[in-house]
Amino acid sequence: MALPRAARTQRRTRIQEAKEEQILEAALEVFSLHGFRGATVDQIAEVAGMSKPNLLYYFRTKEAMHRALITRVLDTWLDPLREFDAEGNPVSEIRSYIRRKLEMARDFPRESRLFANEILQGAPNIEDELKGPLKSLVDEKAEVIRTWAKAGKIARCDPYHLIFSIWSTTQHYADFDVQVRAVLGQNQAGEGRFEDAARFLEQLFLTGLNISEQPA
Amino acid sequence: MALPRAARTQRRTRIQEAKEEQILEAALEVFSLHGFRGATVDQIAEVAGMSKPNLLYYFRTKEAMHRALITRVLDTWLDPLREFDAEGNPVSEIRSYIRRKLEMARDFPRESRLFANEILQGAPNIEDELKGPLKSLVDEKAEVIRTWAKAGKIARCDPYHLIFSIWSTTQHYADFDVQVRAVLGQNQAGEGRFEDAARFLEQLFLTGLNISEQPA
DNA sequence: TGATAATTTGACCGGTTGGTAAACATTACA
DNA sequence: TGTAATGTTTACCAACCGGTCAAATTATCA
Repeated sequence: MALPRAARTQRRTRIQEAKEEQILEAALEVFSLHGFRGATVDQIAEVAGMSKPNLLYYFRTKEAMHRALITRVLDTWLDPLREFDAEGNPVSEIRSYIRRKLEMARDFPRESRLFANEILQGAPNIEDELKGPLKSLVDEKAEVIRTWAKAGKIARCDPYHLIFSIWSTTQHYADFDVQVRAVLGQNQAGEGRFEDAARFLEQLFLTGLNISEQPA
Repeated sequence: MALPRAARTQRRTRIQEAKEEQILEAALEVFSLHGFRGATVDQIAEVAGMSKPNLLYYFRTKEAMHRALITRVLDTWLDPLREFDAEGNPVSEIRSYIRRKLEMARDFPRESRLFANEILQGAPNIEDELKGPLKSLVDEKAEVIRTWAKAGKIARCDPYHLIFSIWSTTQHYADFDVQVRAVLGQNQAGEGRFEDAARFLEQLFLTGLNISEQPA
C-alpha cells in the first residue's frame, strides 16, 4: 500500500525528489499568480503535468504545498540581508544590498509575489516566522546600521525604516510589475528598467545617507 | 417586477444610494482582506448585513462589485499625485506628496491593499486604466520633475523611478503592515511608526535629491 | 522471474460558491 | 386608498473544489 510522504521512513527516492520539485515549481507558478485561495489543485496538477490524485500523493493537502513553498521562499528571500556585513564599508554594503534585492526582483518575481500575497492576506501561516527569525535578523542588522550612524559613517536615520524602504522600492519591480510596465510604456518594456532602477535607487540611498549632505 | 440596477431608467432612489454604499463598504472590507477569489459573496452579504440575493439585486455579479470598487479606489488613489503642482516649490511639493501618500496608507489601508491585490494578480480588470489615465498623469508629472531637474532645482534623476519609489515606500506601510508590525515589535505597534516613517522618508528623499538646502 | 512496495489514475463524494426563481413585503405615488 | 414599481427573502441549483478510494500500473530487488 502506498503511504503518503510524511509517513515514509526516511530516504527520498529520486522519483520523489524530482516529482516534489516539479510540483513546487508548478505550485509557485500558480500560487504567485492567483494567491492561495485563487489557486486550485487542478490547476497546479495541470501545470505540473500530472493527475490531481498523483499530486496529492506527494503533498497531502493544498496547504502543505503552500507551506513548503513559503518556508523555502522566506529563506532565500532573507539571504541578501544575511550577507549584510558589519565589517564592510557602509557605502558598498548598502549598494550591494540594493543590487542583490533588485536582482532577486528581476530573476525571481514569482517568489516575490508569492511572499507579497502572503503578507497582504495577513500572513496567516508565517506570522511566527516574521516575529521570530525575521525580526531577529532585522534587529541585528539595524544595530549595525545604527553603529555606522553613530560613528559618523552614514547619516543618522531610523535603521528599520531604512530597511523597509530598501525592501519596498526593490520588490516593487516584481510585485507591481504590471503597473511599472504600464506606466513606462512599450519602449521601456525591456529589462532596461532594472538598470535604470538600480541607478536611481543607488543615487537616492547613497546620497540620501551621505553624511556630507546630512542636515543638522 | 424588480429590474437589476443597470437596467433601470435613470434616477437612483435614496435606498439604492444607501444600499450600494453599504455593499461597497462591505466589499472593500472583504476583498481587501482576502482578494477577489478569496472573498465570497456570502461573506460580503453578511458584513453588509443583508441577504445574498438582496446584495445581488444591487450588483448582479461579484465581478460587478469588484469593478465598481476598483474604479473608485483607483481614482482616489491618484488624487495626491494630481495635486502635485508644477508651479510649486519642489521641496514642499515632494514633501507634501510623501505626506499625503503616507496618510493614505495610514487612513485607508484597505483601499491600498485592494489595489495591491489587483496589481499583484496581473491587474486583469484595470490594465486599460493603467495604460491610459494613470500613465498620462504620471507622464505629465514626470515632465514637471524633469523640468525641475533641468532648472537645477533638484538633482538629476529618473522621474519615473522617483515616483515609483515614493509609491512603494509609502504604500509599504499599508500593504505590508503585518510585516512592519512584526519587525518593529510590540513597543512600536502604535501609530508612531507613521511619524517615524514620515521623518525618515522626508530625509531620504529630500537629501537624496539634493534639495534640502534649497531656498523656498 | 516473482513478489512486494511505490506510483499513478479514473471515478467519485460532500461541501462550498456564484447565481437564479419566484413568492412575499414594502414603498412611492396617482 | 389602490396599485404598480421597488425591495427582500426562502429555497434551490449547477458548477467547482479539495480530497478520498480502490484498482491498475510501474519500479525495486531478493
